[in-house]
Amino acid sequence: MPAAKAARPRATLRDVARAVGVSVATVSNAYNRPDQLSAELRGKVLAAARALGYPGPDPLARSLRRGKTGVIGLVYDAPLEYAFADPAAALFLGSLSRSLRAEGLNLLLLSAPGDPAPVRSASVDGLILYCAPEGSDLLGAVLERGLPTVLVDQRPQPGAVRVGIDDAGGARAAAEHLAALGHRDIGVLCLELGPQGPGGSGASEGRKEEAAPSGPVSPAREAQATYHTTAERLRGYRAGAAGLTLWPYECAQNTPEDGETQALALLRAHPEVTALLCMSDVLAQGAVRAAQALGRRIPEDLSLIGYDDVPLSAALGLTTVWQPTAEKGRRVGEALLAQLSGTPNPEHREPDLLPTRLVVRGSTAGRKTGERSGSGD
Amino acid sequence: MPAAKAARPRATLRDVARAVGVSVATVSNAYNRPDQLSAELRGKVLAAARALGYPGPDPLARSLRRGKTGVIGLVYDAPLEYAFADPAAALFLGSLSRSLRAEGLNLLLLSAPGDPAPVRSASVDGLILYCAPEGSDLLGAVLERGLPTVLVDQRPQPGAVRVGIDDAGGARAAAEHLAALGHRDIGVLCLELGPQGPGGSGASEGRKEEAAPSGPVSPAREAQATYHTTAERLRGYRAGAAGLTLWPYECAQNTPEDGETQALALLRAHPEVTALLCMSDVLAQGAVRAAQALGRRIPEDLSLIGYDDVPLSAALGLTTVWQPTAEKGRRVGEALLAQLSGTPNPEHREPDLLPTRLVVRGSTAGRKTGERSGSGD
DNA sequence: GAGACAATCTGAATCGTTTCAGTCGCCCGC
DNA sequence: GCGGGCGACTGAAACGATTCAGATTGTCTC
Repeated sequence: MPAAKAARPRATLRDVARAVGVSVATVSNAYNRPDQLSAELRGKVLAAARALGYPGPDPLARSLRRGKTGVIGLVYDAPLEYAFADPAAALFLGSLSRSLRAEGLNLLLLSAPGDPAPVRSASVDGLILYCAPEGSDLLGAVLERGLPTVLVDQRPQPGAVRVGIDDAGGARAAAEHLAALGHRDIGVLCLELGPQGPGGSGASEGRKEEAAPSGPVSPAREAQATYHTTAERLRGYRAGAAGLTLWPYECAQNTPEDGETQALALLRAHPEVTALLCMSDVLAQGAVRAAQALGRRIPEDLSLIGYDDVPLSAALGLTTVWQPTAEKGRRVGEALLAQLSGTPNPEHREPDLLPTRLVVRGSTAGRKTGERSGSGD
Repeated sequence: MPAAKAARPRATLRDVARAVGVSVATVSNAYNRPDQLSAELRGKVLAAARALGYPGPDPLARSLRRGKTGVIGLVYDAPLEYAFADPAAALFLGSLSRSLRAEGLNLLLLSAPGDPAPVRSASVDGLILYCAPEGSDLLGAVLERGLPTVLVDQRPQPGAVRVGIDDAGGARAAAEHLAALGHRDIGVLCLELGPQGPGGSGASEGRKEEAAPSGPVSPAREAQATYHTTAERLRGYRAGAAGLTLWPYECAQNTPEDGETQALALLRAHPEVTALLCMSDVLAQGAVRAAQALGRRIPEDLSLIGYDDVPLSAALGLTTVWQPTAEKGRRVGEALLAQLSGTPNPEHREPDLLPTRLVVRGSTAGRKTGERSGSGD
């Protein structure tokens, strides 16, 4: 006999109590504190509950009463496809969810691009802002909730805890590596720089659902880079490539497809480019395909550096910038947990930024026309 | 002046009402029905709220009163890493979340491997069971909630709506393709067949956190395959390869790494194998690497068929079984929405199972020793 | 000038639990 | 036989909102 199927008003604690002839407190105890009532009575209560099709205490009411929901909101300013499609994000989220799960917390995905409404109306004990442009309403909405919050890969904010990596440092190391190899004209495959138009405000009505911008990055556009990660990496590239020429192209989406498209456009428009800096390994994958399509061999005809060091990259032999993705997830979880347990980790921010590191593999080599003795370094 | 920072007891509707000198109903209306009070008073209310650091109506209390949370639970019987790492899953989830988002619903990730507690205590309006072994407590827990539910890629259950694909049909087509090409000894890279030991019950204490089984699949193990998708695909392979020899190996995780490891083991143990059926494109990627490592060329020395047809596979030229991943996500969302809106789609289950289709690309060819005229078909 | 009507605001019940502070027997030891 | 304890159970107050059915004005209309 399957449980409640019809539009029956759904049994409550009170119904069960009435059925057994006890108080609601007792029924509640039967579920939450078995030691507070006799085993015999408890058995009767549970039996009655089953008979009535009572599915146990309503989680919502319980949360209200107890003052906690056991849910952490993850705010992501892009359609979920992208979150999941990026192996680095997947790793991070996996690691994060693992550390939260240890404390019985679950993740609520709040991913309405550019729309702060969901973060305002989510029943959560804490928030994690994973990815949002600088001026976004999202950040404000998150902060306004006044909940325990962790900002990930975000510019630090006054009252909030942040976990991030040394984006610029890694980028700089990558560019310096290319410079040392003799490359002079370097293409850059950028992640999204920021939401669409130059304005930035907009009616807040789900902007960015539309196609994001792709193609060559004008100085104007570069100046208004609002995604912190993108801006920092670009800054790092520029710092490491002082004196060289950089050709930044923006990829609206972090996918191999977009990477391929933009790499193709870049290499066609600037044949003098001998090396490519990619802001993600995923984009670098696309660049590999673009190189194949153009008949340019890696690393002989084109050097390539990615970012993130996702598992696949080791197998591909891609030179890339490693970041402690899993560690980052763990840190974020811990930082949140600390806040939840009332121990607002004081100056625990040991290494404010987690380190990144250039990992040289086989996708980079000296510039073709230069000397070829002594690879690496 | 930043909002509530200290352990201040957090302002409520009542505090705001008191501050302005109106009833709580009016404050509530200020937020929910601006037309129910004068613009002037509303302004005062909102100003007072801001001054008090009131972050707006508590979502929890609101949900309790209104009887809905705006959250859908996604039950996944594996660590999140795997969910995110699989492009097919990512696509599905993206598509699903998109259709839910249109109705203002968010996804709560419930992924405690083998532990039904989170699904029992989650505040949700509906549940989606995405992946769970047959005898799992998870299924029971989900059904017992008595909420709108959709089962994905799962054996149909009496009272529940299901969305699935023709797993066996696609697998069969793949096997038949290989048979037609003259292959006689075929390796199979299986996804996980089921939770660990032969028992199956266990203390329910987070089992499966441990390493899952990998390696050759014994008939005994095959007999107890509890993951529906895995079982169906294997069934399809067997049906399509009648009379041929199949060597199934199990990959505990759906990752290229595991695929590579098992493919290596399989090809070493059975050098006579000339073709590999992989239950996912991700595993097939690993198989590609294994083949490279062994110096076997694809498709000349080894034919390879994947499953899912993830975006990358087209670029790789992998012959694979396509499934309507995004469509599946959309369907699941719609089915749930229909139930939520009280229209329990009656016999709307048009094509009970969504179709799959073999997509022949370049990773399959006739058996080496056979004739080589006429490729494809 | 009276009744109808719209606009604006309020009272109080309700959503389904949890939990603190008791109450009521009853057995024990002295 | 009496105070103390203990075990088992209950009453009722929160938790923080939403919402329906009025109550109170003021404005029109005839």
